[in-house]
Amino acid sequence: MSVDIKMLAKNLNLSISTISRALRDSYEISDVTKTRVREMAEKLNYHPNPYASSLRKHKSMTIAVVIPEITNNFFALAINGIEYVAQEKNYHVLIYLTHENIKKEIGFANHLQNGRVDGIMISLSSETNNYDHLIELKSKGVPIVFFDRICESIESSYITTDDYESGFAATEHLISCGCKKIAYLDLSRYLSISNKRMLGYMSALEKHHISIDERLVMRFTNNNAENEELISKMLTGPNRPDGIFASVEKLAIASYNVCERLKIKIPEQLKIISFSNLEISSLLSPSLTTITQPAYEIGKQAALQLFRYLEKKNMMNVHEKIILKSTLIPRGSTRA
Amino acid sequence: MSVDIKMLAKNLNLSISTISRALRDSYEISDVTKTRVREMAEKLNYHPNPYASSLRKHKSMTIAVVIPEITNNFFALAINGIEYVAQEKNYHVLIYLTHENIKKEIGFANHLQNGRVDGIMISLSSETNNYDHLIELKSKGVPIVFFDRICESIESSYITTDDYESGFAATEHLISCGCKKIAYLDLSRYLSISNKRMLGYMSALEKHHISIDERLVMRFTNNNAENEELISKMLTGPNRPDGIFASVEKLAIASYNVCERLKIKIPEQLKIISFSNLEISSLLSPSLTTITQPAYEIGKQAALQLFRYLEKKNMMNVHEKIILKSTLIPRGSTRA
DNA sequence: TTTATTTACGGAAACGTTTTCGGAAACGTG
DNA sequence: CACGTTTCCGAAAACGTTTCCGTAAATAAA
Repeated sequence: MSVDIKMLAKNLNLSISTISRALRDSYEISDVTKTRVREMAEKLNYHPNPYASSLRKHKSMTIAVVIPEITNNFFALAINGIEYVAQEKNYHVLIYLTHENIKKEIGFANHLQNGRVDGIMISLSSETNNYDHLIELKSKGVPIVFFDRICESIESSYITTDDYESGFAATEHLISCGCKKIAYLDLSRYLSISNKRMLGYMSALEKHHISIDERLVMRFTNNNAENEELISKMLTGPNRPDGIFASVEKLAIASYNVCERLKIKIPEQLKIISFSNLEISSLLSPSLTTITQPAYEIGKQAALQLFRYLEKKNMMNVHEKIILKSTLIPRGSTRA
Repeated sequence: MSVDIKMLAKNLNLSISTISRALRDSYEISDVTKTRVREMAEKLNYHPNPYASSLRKHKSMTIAVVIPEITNNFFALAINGIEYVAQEKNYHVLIYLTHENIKKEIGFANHLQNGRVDGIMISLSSETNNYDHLIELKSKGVPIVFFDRICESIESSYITTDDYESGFAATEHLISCGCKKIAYLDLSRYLSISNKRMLGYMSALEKHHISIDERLVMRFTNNNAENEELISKMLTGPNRPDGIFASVEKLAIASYNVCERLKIKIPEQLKIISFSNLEISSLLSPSLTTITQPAYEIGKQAALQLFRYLEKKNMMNVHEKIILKSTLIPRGSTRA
């Protein structure tokens, strides 16, 4: 079928091993044969079979990215950063979407024990409250780098942002704009980033002597319609907030939609701040005050750390914990 | 190192071939041994080596998606659709980003001749004006499905949208809103979708007896700053348009940004319509009139067609050409 | 000149599967 | 009972590489 190393050998009257070595630029091969081999390979349009190579070398030249969703600017940007590094290293990147479903995450983790990839980068699903699948994966020797939605109870490298500080800053920003009743909207009660943001939120309230109303700390699902319903109830109910701090972009969008329907004026009646990587936050009506994470850089750093694992096996036990800063960008949705 | 089929065989006092067949549920194996094998595999946490399997079977269980960029809602949604189908079929998906660079596209195409994937789905880069790399790839027997930015001169399946009609409708919509001088903004002079949209644009102008001003048919690059500069020049120059038809979301965003800087009022002074899959078009200020493509469905259909190729080799010569409809959603940016 | 070393290459095993071929035992049929 | 047919399984080749080992010739060291 396809031209293989054996055919090259035959055409050049050389042995298979010589061909292999010549192509890999081995010192054992003379320069003249190297160029002969290379030219013949070029001429016959030879492409080494990656699966044969991977089988023999126990190296797949492939990494996996496991993320909750891709229709989210944060993750799209992160993948961009990851893919940039992967291209540099001549690696291939497999994408797995959990859709915030822990069962899928477990399925992927278990599957990836088989050597298909040399390492994985993962951002946990919002449902993930047990890490056995990842512990087992790691125990199999698969390097794991967590990014953004990290898992602190597993000893491994991660890269995330200053979520507590950002949560604090976001809340304080709302307070400084005059908010007295601030709701915190989140996807998960499990994720460490969620909890850190919430802690920041609570600390800020405490600092400013605002009592915490548990009814204003709300969790949502992956179902947009349901989410808007819930937000709608909150905004029409008895203890309606005057400020919203959304932990995820989509919850801010949902809030905007609800406000439009309910004719609630932002920022006059309700101020909104949100974690977001929407490049058009400034074009929204009103423009959205955001906390923006360095998503591309997170992806890039995560990939670089994964390659640090891959390139030196003695690095397998030296983990890096990187925390980048997010930036708060005040815009119209929190104008006092 | 890892538990392999040989170890299973030893533990069960069976031959390797029996294990292999039992795991693949072959009719040649009795039910009792099948369950014995399965239980032992479970117990030992056996995971078959995919590379050994792929090498032997000449099947990678992997498909490639080659796209220009991922930070674009259209492509993110398309990937979502693709990944959905791939998960159903137990396939793996590799992602390659060309960043609108034909050299990268050629590099990927050449590389993918090596059998790493069973088929590829591609949306051309805006620079791609020569298809030799894809022709060669196809001649190697790699099934190709084009989506959105298709290549009509290669006989293969594709799935795209009614670009001519949409271009016509978009332009006519602007005209019906009172526009007399309409600019057409695009990324590429090569892509078939670009040219169809442009033809639709021109036909609509013609139908309404508006002469075509070549200076208002503009091509942009992947560089946002440069693009805004160009748009800015156009909007301050002598033959400033009163309507913009953007072929790509990012050019509409750029136009919004420029208008904000130049204090040009949308839609009073300038109306804008754009191809876009932004789910928040309605929340922009003003809300953006869009032509929205069924991106998720495009990805899904493309993947389904690819699997039609893969599942029956005699399908390799029956190509499907699917054209889905986009929908024009009038919003604030074209209010008369 | 003899011996050690380097250079340049070939043979063959190995990676972990799948599959072809073959065959023994059990079963069914006349 | 003799024969063909299933049923169930094993041996070994094959997939296309990489690498371990060996070695002849060329070169350097003694």
